[in-house]
Amino acid sequence: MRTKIDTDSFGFLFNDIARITRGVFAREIEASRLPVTAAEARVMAHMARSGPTRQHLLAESLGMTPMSLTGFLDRLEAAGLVAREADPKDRRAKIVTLSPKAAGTLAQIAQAGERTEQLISNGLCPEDWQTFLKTARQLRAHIDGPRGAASKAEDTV
Amino acid sequence: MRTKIDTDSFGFLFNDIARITRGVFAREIEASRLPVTAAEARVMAHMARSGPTRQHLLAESLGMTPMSLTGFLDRLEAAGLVAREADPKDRRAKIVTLSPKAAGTLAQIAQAGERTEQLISNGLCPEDWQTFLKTARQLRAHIDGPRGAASKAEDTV
DNA sequence: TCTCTTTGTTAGCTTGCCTTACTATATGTG
DNA sequence: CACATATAGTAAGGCAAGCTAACAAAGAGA
Repeated sequence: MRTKIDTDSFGFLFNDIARITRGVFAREIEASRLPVTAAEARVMAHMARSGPTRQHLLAESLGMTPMSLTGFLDRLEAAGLVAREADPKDRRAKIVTLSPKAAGTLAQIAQAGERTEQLISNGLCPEDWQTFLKTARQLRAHIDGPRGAASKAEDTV
Repeated sequence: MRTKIDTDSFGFLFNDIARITRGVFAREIEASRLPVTAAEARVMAHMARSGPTRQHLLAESLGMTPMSLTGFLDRLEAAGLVAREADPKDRRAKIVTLSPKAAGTLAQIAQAGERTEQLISNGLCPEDWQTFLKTARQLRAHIDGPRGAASKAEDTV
């Protein structure tokens, strides 16, 4: 049996890359004096893509529980970057929107992301990098479904 | 200027993949009733590669602070998977080793890792996947140096 | 009406790190 | 030799990014 532990195995490899990238990104963010974390940036990015959305739908799109999203939104709202508005069609629900102020923050986040990408990728040949990104996109598209949307079929514990 | 926020950008992409993978791996680990977390498994994997090592060298190879490693080792030691031995050459130092019991645990971790890899990669064509892994290895080798010098050649005590 | 579900939240836990002391020991300098 | 300084590990405590469990308010269906 050749299932030996190996720091080059897929799981460790990816976690390492993500962890190191997160660190570089965090430093870029801090250097820009942006009052958001990487995970908060992710929430904002999804909001920018979706437009005004109910919280539970946004949570689903992010692959997190509504409760986890509540925490992120609390902080983003306190920072004046998002707003929770009443849904006229359902008085339980809230519709979250990005504030006008968020546009500038999003642009700065994107710039920090680009600097991070340059720092991380600058040892690889550009073609390899593009291929890499392309496969990564395919991969995420493939694994995002089973957990984010369609996993209702088998949550019978 | 194409610095617009984009959930397909490198940072989000990788974080998503790592996060989802971590979730799948955690479920595999739990299904095997292994008493270790992913980060603890990483510590053990590095120990297996390095052999008996002083704590601060292991911490450096893992890219974490000695204090963070202390916590992991406390739990692994309590679980009987690692031992801290006195270094005869320096009474401040401790040399950490894997216990005999660790071998079986490592093998099970490796199996959980393989199942995870299969679950994650089963939508991609195998060639793409191999190319992807290869680039990932290059990438990590490249970014690991600047911050941790992790792949230092000698860790002989 | 009466029950069942959905929406968001309060409270509290876990994991995986971090910084800031602090002790014990080693090591170099006058 | 004494003393200053550096190093190895640790105790204490914090923070981010999630989680579950329990619940109130509101909708939806019988």
